[in-house]
Amino acid sequence: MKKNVRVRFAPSPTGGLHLGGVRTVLYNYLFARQHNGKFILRIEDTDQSRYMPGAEEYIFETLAWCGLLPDESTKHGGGFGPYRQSERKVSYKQYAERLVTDGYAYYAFDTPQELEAMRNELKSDVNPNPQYDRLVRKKMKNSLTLPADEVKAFLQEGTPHVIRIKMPEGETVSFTDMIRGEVSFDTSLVDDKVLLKADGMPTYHLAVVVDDYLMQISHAFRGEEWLSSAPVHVLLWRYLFGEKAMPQWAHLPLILGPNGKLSKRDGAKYGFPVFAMNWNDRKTGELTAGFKENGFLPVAFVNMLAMLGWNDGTEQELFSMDELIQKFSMERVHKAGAKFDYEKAKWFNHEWIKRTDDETLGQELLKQYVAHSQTTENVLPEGHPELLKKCTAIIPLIKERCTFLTDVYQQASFFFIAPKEVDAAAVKPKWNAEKKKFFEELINELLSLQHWQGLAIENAFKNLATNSGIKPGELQLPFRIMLVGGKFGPPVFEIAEILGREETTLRIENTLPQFD
RNA sequence: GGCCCGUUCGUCUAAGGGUUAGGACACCACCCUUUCACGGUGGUGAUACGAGUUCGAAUCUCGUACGGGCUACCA
Repeated sequence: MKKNVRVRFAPSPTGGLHLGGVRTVLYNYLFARQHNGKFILRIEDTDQSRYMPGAEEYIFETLAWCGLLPDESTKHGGGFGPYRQSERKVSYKQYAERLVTDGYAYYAFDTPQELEAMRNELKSDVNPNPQYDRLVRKKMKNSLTLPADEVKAFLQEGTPHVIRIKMPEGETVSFTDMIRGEVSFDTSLVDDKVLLKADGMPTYHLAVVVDDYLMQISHAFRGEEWLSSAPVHVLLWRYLFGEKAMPQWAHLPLILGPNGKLSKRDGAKYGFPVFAMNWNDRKTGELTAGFKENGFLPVAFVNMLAMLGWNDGTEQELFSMDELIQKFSMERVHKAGAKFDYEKAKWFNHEWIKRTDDETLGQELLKQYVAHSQTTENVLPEGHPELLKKCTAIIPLIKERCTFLTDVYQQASFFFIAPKEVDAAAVKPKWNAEKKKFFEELINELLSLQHWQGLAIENAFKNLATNSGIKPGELQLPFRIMLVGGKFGPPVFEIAEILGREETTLRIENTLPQFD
């Protein structure tokens, strides 16, 4: 038996690649890496009602951004393909037929109308969701109730039918979940799930078991919402391949929104992303925001996600992917669902931005500057070593003020463009002729300054202030407002250093009249 | 309704019978800084409830409550 860890999700990001889905992928990935195993991606694309154009590409883009690309998939190949469920159709039917022959499943010929009629009839306050179970099946049109020749005739005529599992009565099915330990179910209380649909396609229940077997999956992780259908899967394993060959299951706790399971709606409603990357629904034109486009670093996103339901037992909270691979353990994954907190997610990103090197952030700043600038066209980082150097020099001054990657230009814009409006109101009340004179003299002082360097500028500034009989502190705010336009930003003399002698004196000159 | 899973500060969590129940986010205060942040120090704040086992329970057992999931020819 090969030691593989497998992952599966729907091609629709709606169902598959929200926060919880990516975390499932992440835990799969970490577990596979730790055990030197294979991380397999099987695409579920059978449900027409949910199939989304572009979803498969989106899945790979997202996983690439997160650094979670699989070892085997539709894109990466592998020995157990095809990896698209719709391309595996033939084999499912054969297994379903075998179950019927062996007496573990049966044909059901009930029409959708008949099913609905049954449900309406049985529906009551004590039974709001009637199921097709061991009691109900006795009254329905299937190969257990119909005479054999009638069944044969139906099949020969090609009457639409499904194959349902025949749930045994009074048995206890149990299995050991990697996270929850022993979980057991009374088969009398489980319904006869459809295994093969009328169109010949398998349901998830059949497909997952058959594929896990054929792809030699040893560990299967999925969300907790699948726990209640686990008895069906265990039974199918028992009937088809033997329980011994069954993969080890791990049902991961859910990621919760403000109320219940986190949904796409929650994101729009409460103003935070729920997808890793922007998802553009080509059918509805709806755009669902992603962490990437909101200015998250992949390392921060992955770190945040990993900590939603797992910790290493110490007080460490910041983990790189390599550290996660090293320290992750299934035993320490929580049983209870975790409510997503965007504030904490922002904190992770802030921490990782502070840990990102200046060169990388400098590139990012340059990119954003180019994007924001209307005057510069065709400016590329490679073509402007001077500009890149400036950007990289700015980063140490601003990086700890950025929560999002998208903040860098916003925090640094005044280095590139003189403020259009200055907060003169903050200066005027305390403005006087002496101060004005100070700044006029400051211009000359700065022009003749020998070393254009933060500390030297500061000394010149303070000496001049003292000589003018004004406290240096009272002059710093006006100076700041002249340079950046408002009461914000890094230390003012360091700003002046990067701005350069010419630009600094120019800004003083230009704003001085506005304070009168 | 039935079945399954769960329950420690507002949130994420540590403590696998003996701790003043620890940390992080958020919040508040103070310090640093004559800007705004960062940072530093401190503070508010939790074992859902009830029984039982035990010298001793957040931790083990049972019950109750609450929360979540599932209950489709969706995944």
